[in-house]
Amino acid sequence: MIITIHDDFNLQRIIDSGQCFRPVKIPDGRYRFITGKHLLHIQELGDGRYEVDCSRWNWKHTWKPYFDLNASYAAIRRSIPDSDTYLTWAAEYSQGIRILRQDPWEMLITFIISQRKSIPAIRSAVEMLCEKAGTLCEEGGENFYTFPRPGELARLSEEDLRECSLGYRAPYIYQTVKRVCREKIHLSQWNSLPDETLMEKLLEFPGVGIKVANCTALFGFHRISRAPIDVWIERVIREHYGGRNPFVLYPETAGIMQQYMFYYIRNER
DNA sequence: GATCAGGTTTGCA
DNA sequence: TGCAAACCTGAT
Repeated sequence: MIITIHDDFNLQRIIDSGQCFRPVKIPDGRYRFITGKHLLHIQELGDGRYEVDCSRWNWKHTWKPYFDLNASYAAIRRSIPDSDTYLTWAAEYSQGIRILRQDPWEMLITFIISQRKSIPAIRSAVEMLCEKAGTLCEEGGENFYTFPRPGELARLSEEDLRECSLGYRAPYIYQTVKRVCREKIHLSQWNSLPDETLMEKLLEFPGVGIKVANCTALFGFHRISRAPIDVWIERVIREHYGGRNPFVLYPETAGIMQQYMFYYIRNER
């Protein structure tokens, strides 16, 4: 099926923007995304046209929301004042990045894993976890593993987790999984909480500090006002904003501005 | 072999 | 309240 997208949309930049770790570009030039039990191949054809291998229904109800295609990122870019020269450059350079609407549980576990790991190491660990505990699915003749639900992860011992190269994060994951199962926590039910309450609850999990909680809120709960500050953004603030937090200017869209800066500082030159 | 990678926790001023 | 040091592991 052919679909048309008129707004900012760049698949390579989306998968390189550090918000997701399972999507890949496959050798034939298509991009492969996984969400829940769904698999999608998508290929750019030019002029905003894309070939996707899903039904019209699935596009409308699964993938269009996943890519956040009901929002205008072009309008968000245009809202940046010329006076913010660094962000203006960053957003221009990063045009096409969108904040995917990913699963909260997957984001929580993934960003606990992410601490002090390189992006390739995160990808590898997450994939091992999926193969070890996820469900084997098939769609369009291709097999893939889902990201394991809490009940599936609960079958793993701490030693099983360590075998996924999780190192000292293994007990964090182990305890988080145990708590979610014991207290029957459904993260998707936290969708209605205000940002501050959501943050407080995320911070209660072991191995979750401010940075991981913000990433989970931004990428798993689509709280686009949350801007995670990592070593790269710290560098931006230090070197380009004289140590002053630049996100106070963008209370509604700080998370998106953060993505532009993050992608820019990591890829320029 | 040392250092670093999208941090968090712990312990001690 | 603030600041190091320690922590698994793979890559450079």
